[in-house]
Amino acid sequence: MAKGITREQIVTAALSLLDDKGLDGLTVRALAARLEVRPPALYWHMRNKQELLDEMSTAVMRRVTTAVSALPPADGWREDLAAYARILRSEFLLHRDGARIFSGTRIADPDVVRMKEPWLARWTAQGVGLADADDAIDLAVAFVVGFVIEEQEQQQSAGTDPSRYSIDQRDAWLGPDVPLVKEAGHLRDHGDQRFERHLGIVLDGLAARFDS
Amino acid sequence: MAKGITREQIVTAALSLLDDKGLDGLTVRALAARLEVRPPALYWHMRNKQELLDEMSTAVMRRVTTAVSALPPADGWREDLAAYARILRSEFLLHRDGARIFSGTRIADPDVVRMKEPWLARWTAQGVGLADADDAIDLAVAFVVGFVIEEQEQQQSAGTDPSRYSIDQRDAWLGPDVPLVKEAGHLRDHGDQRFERHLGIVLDGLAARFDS
DNA sequence: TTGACAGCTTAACAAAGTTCAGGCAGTCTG
DNA sequence: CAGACTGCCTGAACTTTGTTAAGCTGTCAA
Repeated sequence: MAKGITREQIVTAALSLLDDKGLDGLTVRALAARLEVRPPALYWHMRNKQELLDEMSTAVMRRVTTAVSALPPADGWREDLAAYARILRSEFLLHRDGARIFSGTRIADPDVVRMKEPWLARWTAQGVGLADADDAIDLAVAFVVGFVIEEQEQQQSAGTDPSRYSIDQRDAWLGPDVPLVKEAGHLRDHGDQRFERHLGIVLDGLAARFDS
Repeated sequence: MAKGITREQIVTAALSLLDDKGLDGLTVRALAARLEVRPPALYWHMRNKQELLDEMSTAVMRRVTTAVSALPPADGWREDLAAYARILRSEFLLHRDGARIFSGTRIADPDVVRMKEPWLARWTAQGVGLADADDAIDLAVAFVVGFVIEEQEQQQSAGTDPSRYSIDQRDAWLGPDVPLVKEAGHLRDHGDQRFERHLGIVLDGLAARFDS
């Protein structure tokens, strides 16, 4: 035998299990089986399942932090913030229901918040007020969270019930007398293109505020 | 005895139980007890607990729809959309973890989507493109969802662990060498004021797109 | 060698969602 | 008016969950 299980291995296995089986399938027993260990063994490493979930969130957010730190300083706040939003979205998308699960959970790692420092320094040097800069980050996070929650919900519905998001079925489900709602549904796009457009709108709003 | 329990009563009781005991306390047994009925009785009215949760979401969203429909037509798209965002937020805030629980769940009621029709009609008449108008609604929803998830998470943390969101404790937790992060934390506001400001930024971004 | 500790196992419990057979009221049918 | 039927609920039980208690096993220091 090697030397036993580490906390890190547990979290990694838990994230992988989440992707395979979904949140309902993420059970202590299944996780233990995947690690070739009996369930109570996990309780030597962590107090309860909630702590595991928090640790998973922290792991994901730490990946975001790492990716952001590895980024070369951009030309201005706008590119910095856009890069952050893209990274956040792509890390959420890596895991099933990522946005719903990992948003708004307690962040156990101060480094995830400390990461903001260089940005605040750069942006204020570029003439952005400190409160505005902090606002901008939070607003971007809120937007990404909301966007990806919706995005992943549709992905999942499309998987379990393809008819729900077929255009014809949707039109029938909507019923009569709502031609604009239907037409808008036909015009709707998805994925990166949609994200970039919406992100651009948010950034435009911030720019309007910063430049005044 | 009257004539038994209705689906509507179950959903109402479930929402009330959620507020009292939280999502973990929302158990089939506790719900049955509150309705003075034995647990299996509920399974005559609904297939499983997931269906109950979906129904709760639909009920909340239906309240939003009703409130929105009761609104007098505003001067322009901006006021319409702002009113919608405010209603959505306030309905989420009515229930513990409302934003997290009720966002991104399958909407079982077409009326909730059909509600968009009069807006799309008014806004396109005001010169906004149909695709842009639909984008605007979705973007506003995404923003509100993300904003309120964060808002409610902080409310809850403040309840269970007041030290977590006291300024001094937070500064200590952050550690040294991040003066701007700390200062930004001190400047941060909460509640309606913060919401209105962030909402304004989003609407400004949309306005920039619409007017071009 | 002995003791202590880290890290795991076996066994078990309580609470959760859910199922199933049946019972008790009314209401409908002949 | 009798009997079948149906709507709504109960009693009991099963399965799966998170979690705990107690004890085994190897490693390493003194």
